[in-house]
Amino acid sequence: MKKIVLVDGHSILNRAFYGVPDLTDHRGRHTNAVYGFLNILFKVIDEEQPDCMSVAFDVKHPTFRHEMYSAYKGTRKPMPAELHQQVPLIKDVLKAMNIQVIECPGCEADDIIGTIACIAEKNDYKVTIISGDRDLLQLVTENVTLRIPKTKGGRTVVEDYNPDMIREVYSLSPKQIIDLKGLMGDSSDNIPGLPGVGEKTATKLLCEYGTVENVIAHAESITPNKAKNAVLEHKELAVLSKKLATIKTDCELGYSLADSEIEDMFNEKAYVIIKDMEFKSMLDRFENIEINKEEEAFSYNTVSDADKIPEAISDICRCAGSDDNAGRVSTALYIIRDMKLHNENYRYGVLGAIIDVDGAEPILFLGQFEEELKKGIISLINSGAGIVMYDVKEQLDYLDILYRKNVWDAGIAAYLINPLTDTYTGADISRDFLGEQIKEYQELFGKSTVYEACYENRESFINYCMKQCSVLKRGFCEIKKKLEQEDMYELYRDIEMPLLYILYNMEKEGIGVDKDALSEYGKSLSDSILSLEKQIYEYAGEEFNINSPKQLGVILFEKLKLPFAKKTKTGYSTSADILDKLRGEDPIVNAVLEYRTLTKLKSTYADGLAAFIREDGRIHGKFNQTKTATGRISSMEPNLQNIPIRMELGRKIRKVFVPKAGCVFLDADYSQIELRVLAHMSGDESMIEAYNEGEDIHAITASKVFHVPLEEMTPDLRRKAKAVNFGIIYGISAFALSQDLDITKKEADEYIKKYFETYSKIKGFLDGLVSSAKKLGYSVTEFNRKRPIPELSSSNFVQRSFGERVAMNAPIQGTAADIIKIAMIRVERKLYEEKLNTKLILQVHDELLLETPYDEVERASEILREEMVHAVNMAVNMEVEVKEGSDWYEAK
DNA sequence: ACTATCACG
DNA sequence: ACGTACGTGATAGTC
Repeated sequence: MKKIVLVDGHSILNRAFYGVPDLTDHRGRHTNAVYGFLNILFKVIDEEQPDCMSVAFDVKHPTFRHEMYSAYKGTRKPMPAELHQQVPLIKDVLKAMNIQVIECPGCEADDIIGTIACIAEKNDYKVTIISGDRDLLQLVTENVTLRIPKTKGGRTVVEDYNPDMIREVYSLSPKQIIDLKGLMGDSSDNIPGLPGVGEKTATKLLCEYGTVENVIAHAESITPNKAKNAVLEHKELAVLSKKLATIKTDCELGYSLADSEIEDMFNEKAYVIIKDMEFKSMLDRFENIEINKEEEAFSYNTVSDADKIPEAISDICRCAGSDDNAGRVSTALYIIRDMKLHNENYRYGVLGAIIDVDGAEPILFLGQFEEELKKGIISLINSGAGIVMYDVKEQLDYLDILYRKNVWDAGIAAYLINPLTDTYTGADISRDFLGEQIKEYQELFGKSTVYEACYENRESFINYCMKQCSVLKRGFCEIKKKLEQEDMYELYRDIEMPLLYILYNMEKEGIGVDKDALSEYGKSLSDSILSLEKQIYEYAGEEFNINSPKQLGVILFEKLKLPFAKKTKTGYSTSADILDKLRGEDPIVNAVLEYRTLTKLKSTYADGLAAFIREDGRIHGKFNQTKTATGRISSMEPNLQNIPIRMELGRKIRKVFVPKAGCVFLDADYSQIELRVLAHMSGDESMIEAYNEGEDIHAITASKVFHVPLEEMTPDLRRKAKAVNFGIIYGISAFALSQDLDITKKEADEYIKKYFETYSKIKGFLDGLVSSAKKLGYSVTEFNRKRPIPELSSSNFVQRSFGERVAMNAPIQGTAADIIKIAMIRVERKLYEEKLNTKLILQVHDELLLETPYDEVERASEILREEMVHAVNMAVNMEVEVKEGSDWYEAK
């Protein structure tokens, strides 16, 4: 028996839209509904293996099924713009896959499906209807099944309806579903039904009398009276409703089953469209096509003998230095490296390299000649040729070069174009900038090390490397063009590229840690934790895992019946701000909070940091330059940007960070860099004046906002003004401010209003940021760093509000990030020029930590202050506080 | 792999 | 009316 699948297009698209989180491709197109739709479609195809398939769409959407009854306004909401945009997309995909898309003016999708189902059944087909809701239940027969896909906990499960199933759920036959709607109505479809008659009554009536007509005929004998009267008074309504609820099975479609036949769904055209929407996981279905693409043959020359390297390199240099290539980034350098080998101390783990210069065949260097190859690469770099690489920072240990202005990093360039993604691999660059889908390393070689891939799977490994190198060269050319178009090239060239070398030096330098002091600190924490644990068990009357929010919630809110239980989606919230409000209720609350503090310090800091101390007694964390959406640097393994400071007990851990012998720490801190940036960018005279007037901006703000003389300022008013100042930077909302200050929303509103009156240009400035971001689709810093904000075009209130806050915050946070990056470059340059041995070792967003020999302290302090203060020229002066100390605690 | 929590700017 | 602060990373528990 042949099979046909009929899909209710809008219904599935709608379901997919609300079931899949917002997705956008690199062009900012929303694609989540298409993604969800295709997932459902593929699942069905896999399960059913149909011979035929058609997708029906309403011509107009949203359709109010029966507009003539305007008295019964539908509850169906109009389609959000992000969904509307996706309707043509899905149709394009379906058409490309040779799946029939049917639309018929004057026919609803339901009617089309009803008609085709009827035709198919008559021709002995097994019919499966896919829809998101139960409107189509009435079409079900022994040979027609309705399947409703639902997303439960992220997975798609399908509910199947056959006649037995319907009888079980509704106690009615499929045809009687029409009668059911006739009696009870359907608000989402504008079917009135009988007033006062719901599912229960309607079902009861139909079980007894079978059809609407028969119910009316026996109206007099209906019990109870309420139902009887409804039938008697509104029988026309019931007849009409039934008529409205009936799906047509006789539309004039001019349809024949041959139109629906499936053929060659996974073809190249569909592949291109799906690839373009970046649905990576779906491309596996297009294996045949991808294999064709992968078979691209590269021509190249191989050097496998160390003696041949110098000659090959000088050929490359000559070519790179030709007139055609002068002043261009003409050369791609792909270093083939196994970091695992490197970490196991097998020198650098460099297996070879590919050098591809415009105007010559690429050369593959492959062999055990790390040092000779390195010499060759260095001489290429020294020739001044424009060279692009991946992950320059990770190669500096091997290359051992200082900042070179002719060396470029492709990943960092790609990050500047779109800072929202987390990786910038060759495959990412290929997809985003060349429109070619290529395979990731892992897809080709799985968990194999680079060494294994190279020696066990040579042919395809070399092909992979050639591809990477080709993408590197061609992709960078595109990215560079884009950076220039976007006026971001200076940011890239003058800030990000020099910075990379500084970050490398910081990683290499590391920071000294007093191991014994750290373990002593951990030990004293353990003692306190143990006694707190005992206390908590005693208060609770039983032992349980205090670290489990689930178990803790049960103890606090069920066993001890503490008030204000707030639910999260998984259970009770036990977060600090909730527990803080319960401090007075039971001594266990304080103990738990204390326990949390101590275990955090122990596990993340005492034990956590100890695991990162290397043989040189120092921690060498990593700094990521392509991670944050705003342009900040991030710190990992370990995170050295979140070492405790706010609470004294935690702050003490900074005593274990110590300079090496003969050195001290110099710590330099920008004072309120973000607020100063705000003052500058907004040009608000009042705020600029406030900064030039005195030291304490929060007190001055409080004085101006609350009309209290500075001399009479109270700590509480100052605290409030400070919270508003912060709120402004985060993209203020009265609700959040009220939460933070524990005041009513109305009061918070009042504060904000007064704030905007005091600093009159701020409001206009923030509104301008939002409207400009809405227009452009991204926000911009003073140094032209951009952040796309797709959420701004969302019709979802929560999403859009988030986008608006981001539009206010990103330029401020981002400009501050730009400034400290510039400061880092200036400080390093000066230290280098003056041949000092002072080292920059940490950056914490508005703070720099340096390790300075005793005899350089004075000069280094001057340089720090000077270069940081003058990193940029703004309407308000930058203030920098420099402190000296024999550990990080003392220096802060 | 995901969630809750909490450390920092 | 809607439900919220912006940006990170590490740990422990849970599924």
